[in-house]
Amino acid sequence: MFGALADPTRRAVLERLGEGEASIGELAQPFDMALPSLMKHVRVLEAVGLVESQKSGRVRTCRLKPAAMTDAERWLVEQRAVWETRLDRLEVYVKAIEKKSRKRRLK
Amino acid sequence: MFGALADPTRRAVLERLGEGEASIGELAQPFDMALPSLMKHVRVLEAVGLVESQKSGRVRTCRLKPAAMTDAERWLVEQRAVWETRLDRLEVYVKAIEKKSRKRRLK
DNA sequence: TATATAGTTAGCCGTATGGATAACTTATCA
DNA sequence: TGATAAGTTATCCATACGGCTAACTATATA
Repeated sequence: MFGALADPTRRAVLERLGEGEASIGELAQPFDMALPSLMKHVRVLEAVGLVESQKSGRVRTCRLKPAAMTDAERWLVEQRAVWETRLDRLEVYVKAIEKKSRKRRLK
Repeated sequence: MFGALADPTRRAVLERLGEGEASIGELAQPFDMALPSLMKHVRVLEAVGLVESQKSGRVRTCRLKPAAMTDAERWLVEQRAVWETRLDRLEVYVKAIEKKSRKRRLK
């Protein structure tokens, strides 16, 4: 999932799809990229569940997929929680120290 | 940044550091990995600002770095906002359709 | 029916990535 | 002062990745 998000082209594709559905060709055009190359990216995005697509006639339409991205987000949020807890504890600790030194100074 | 998070070893390192500071050796041990290999990972994490480290004596101590990860998180959150806006609009649209068809059925 | 269009498959190619080992540099400690 | 320990640097290796072209399939369209 993070791997899928690691590529700038793929992130741009996601941003583009945020504005609405698009065909493979439409997605490829702004990058001036060959269709097969872009197809690979779409496949990656589909593999991790960020995008879905369906073919009608000869054009494949891609769209963002609901409920995706949550795994990555959950990890980040959880991780940041731990993070901040630690930082909070550190802050408490630092403030305790400061308090002591202030008291000392007041003597 | 996403690239840094894309590797499972690095995510594990971050999780480990969530529990407190650690030396390179301590980080390497659970993965049964050679020191140089793990060092590379730490470097990557430092490069994107997720980790900082300092050497005292012959041991380098690594810790999580405050305020990191925010870029990645911001992108995800923003992106998901767009996402959900679109889904909301879609929902409204779908409900409108349903309403119509219900009316039709009632006739 | 012939031609153009949109994707798709297959395969090539250079670079990046994740791992290892070997050899070197500092600390620490007996 | 030796010997051991913790990193570090340099180098190597296999595989993964992101791009391409060429050739093929299937659908529109003139």
